[in-house]
Amino acid sequence: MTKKNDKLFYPQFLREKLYEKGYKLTPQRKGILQVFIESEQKHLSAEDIYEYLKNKNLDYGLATVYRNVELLTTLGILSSVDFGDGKLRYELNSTDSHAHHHHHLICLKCKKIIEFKEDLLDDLEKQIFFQSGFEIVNHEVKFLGYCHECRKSVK
Amino acid sequence: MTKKNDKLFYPQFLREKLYEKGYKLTPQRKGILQVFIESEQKHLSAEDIYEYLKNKNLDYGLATVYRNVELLTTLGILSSVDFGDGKLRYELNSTDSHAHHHHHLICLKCKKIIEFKEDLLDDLEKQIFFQSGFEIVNHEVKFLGYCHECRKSVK
DNA sequence: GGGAAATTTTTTAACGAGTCGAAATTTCTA
DNA sequence: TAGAAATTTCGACTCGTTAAAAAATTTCCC
Repeated sequence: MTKKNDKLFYPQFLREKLYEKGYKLTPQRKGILQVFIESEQKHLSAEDIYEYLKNKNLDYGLATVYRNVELLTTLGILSSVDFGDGKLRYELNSTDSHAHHHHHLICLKCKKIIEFKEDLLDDLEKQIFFQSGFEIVNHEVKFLGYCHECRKSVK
Repeated sequence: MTKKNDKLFYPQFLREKLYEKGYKLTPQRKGILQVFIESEQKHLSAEDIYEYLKNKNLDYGLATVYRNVELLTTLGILSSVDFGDGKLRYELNSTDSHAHHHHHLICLKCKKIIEFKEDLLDDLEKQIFFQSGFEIVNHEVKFLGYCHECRKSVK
């Protein structure tokens, strides 16, 4: 599914996902989802979203943003990511259910985030289950280091 | 190196590591390290350490604990771990420089933490470097799921 | 379309983890 | 043992996030 189609698809996806669980569709919820569709940035904190909406003259309460990013996360529309800088960020999930997991390379110098795909951990997860009975439902991998540009500039 | 030896070794290790970088040895710093040696728990928050010391009638300031766990982490004596519950925890590093990395299985039901060793990611890190020039200096892996006991009790 | 019922938003206040600054104290070195 | 430098103390403070109560919306159903 292309990015263009996703943009058209998300709003109706939102309505369905909400109704499915008895939640209501509000302008605030639409607005928050819209931010992810429009924004250049992929990883947005609650504050980022709040500010972005404010710039569009949509003055919703910060608490509303917090409450709803959490809800959208439980509905599987967003994912939360923690880059360890003291605030949670959120990213839009692909509507493609076969999408690969992806993780983040975090540059310690310029703080740039690079994404990379992987499903290398699947085998390991199976192995852990058979050995210990621990059933893994999610994993989180962060790599910390220095990106290509910062490595060059240090030398 | 055995656990017993480690216990004897850490205090002098602390002194050396501190002096090496021009820091001083204080009772507070010794006390904090001692908590890790004595405590049943491996993963301690600053508050945990503060309370533990208080119970031994060592009433150090909380700010002091915060400042020093950070310092001990930069010296490589402790490592910080983030289980996503809003507070950082710390664990004592092995003095054996050949110790394997380990990561954590976090049970979503009983919140138990299980450790497991791995060096599976080494190859992947090399691969990333050759492909993208990103030089990884550290990585963090968390697996979220349900432990053996909780899986049984749900059924 | 209108009105009841339930959810949601708003607003303000509060929380908890972590940090800061200045004064007092301690540690190390000579 | 004195004096310089590092450290601790203590309280106030920041910042991300959440709670509670009252007001406003949304949906459902006729």
